[in-house]
Amino acid sequence: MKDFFTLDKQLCFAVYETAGEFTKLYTSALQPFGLTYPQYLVLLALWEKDGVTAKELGERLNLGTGTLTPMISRMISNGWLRKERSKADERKVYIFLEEKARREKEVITQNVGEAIQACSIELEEYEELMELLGKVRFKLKSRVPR
Amino acid sequence: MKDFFTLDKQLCFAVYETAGEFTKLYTSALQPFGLTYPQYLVLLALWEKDGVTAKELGERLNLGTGTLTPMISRMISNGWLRKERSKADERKVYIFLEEKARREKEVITQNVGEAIQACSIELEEYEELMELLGKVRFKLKSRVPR
DNA sequence: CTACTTTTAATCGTGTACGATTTAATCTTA
DNA sequence: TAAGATTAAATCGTACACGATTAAAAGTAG
Repeated sequence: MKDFFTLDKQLCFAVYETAGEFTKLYTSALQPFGLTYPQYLVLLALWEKDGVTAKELGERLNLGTGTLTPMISRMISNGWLRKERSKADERKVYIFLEEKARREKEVITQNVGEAIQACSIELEEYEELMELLGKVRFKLKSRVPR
Repeated sequence: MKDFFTLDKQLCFAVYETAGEFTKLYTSALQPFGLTYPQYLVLLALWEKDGVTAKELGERLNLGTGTLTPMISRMISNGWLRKERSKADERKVYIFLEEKARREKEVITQNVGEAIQACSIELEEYEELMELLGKVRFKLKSRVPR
């Protein structure tokens, strides 16, 4: 790779910038609901499977407690979530969706869906990109840290 | 798209997580130098073209002054950069690489390069992904905000 | 049953991100 | 040239992100 160090050719930068663009897209679609992009990812995860521990949620979102704990607090303050300490094992905290989060699921996802469709990303592109990202992600994840 | 809302099929999530994995990779490669990933991107930009205004740097990195100003301060404290207010137009601040940054360019880029090669991402994958990301990024950028 | 280890969240410190506001310098135009 | 607009950085407030530490609860081995 000749000019590997040319900024605009850097894969890292491309991924970085694309992630930023996605954040902007989602931010504007989610703004009417007072949700941030990471908060939306939390809702996505819980809409799929509600009532999971903070740990499990963190694993599914690739987030540590240092990120998740304060974020969950904010989402509780805003009426999206509810926390419940396990009676059987008091170390565990289960996270549940509040009514508001179930009620607004349709509107939120529809709004986000429209925002994405407005970008007219082809299904083919979508799937190809998903596959490539999956491959690269797998390689990045399974690398042996020195 | 049937189960568009299934978490693991979400493109946004894939981009998000891949960006995170890249960050981790770069973080470990850059740690010996006391550099963060975004700081490395600043160096990449300046190695390509030194002595630019904060504004231009921000445009090239897609970062606002709210992010860049404190980051530049830290990099100045750590001896990577130098700041110089323009004499012709005192609003402008030019950012320059310090000796340290020029001297260590080789070692840093080599270390990062090795870390990436350790992931054995094929050149073909690399280029395909770059192209797809470019396309999607273009679409995301050129969407009309409502 | 007690000392030790492990597990789970919470907390802390540092470093991005970003929109909004502020401040100072420059430009524009009447 | 003086008032108003524009521009460039800096600053502020909020919200991630992550490694490290802490604290409490649960498991485990002698």
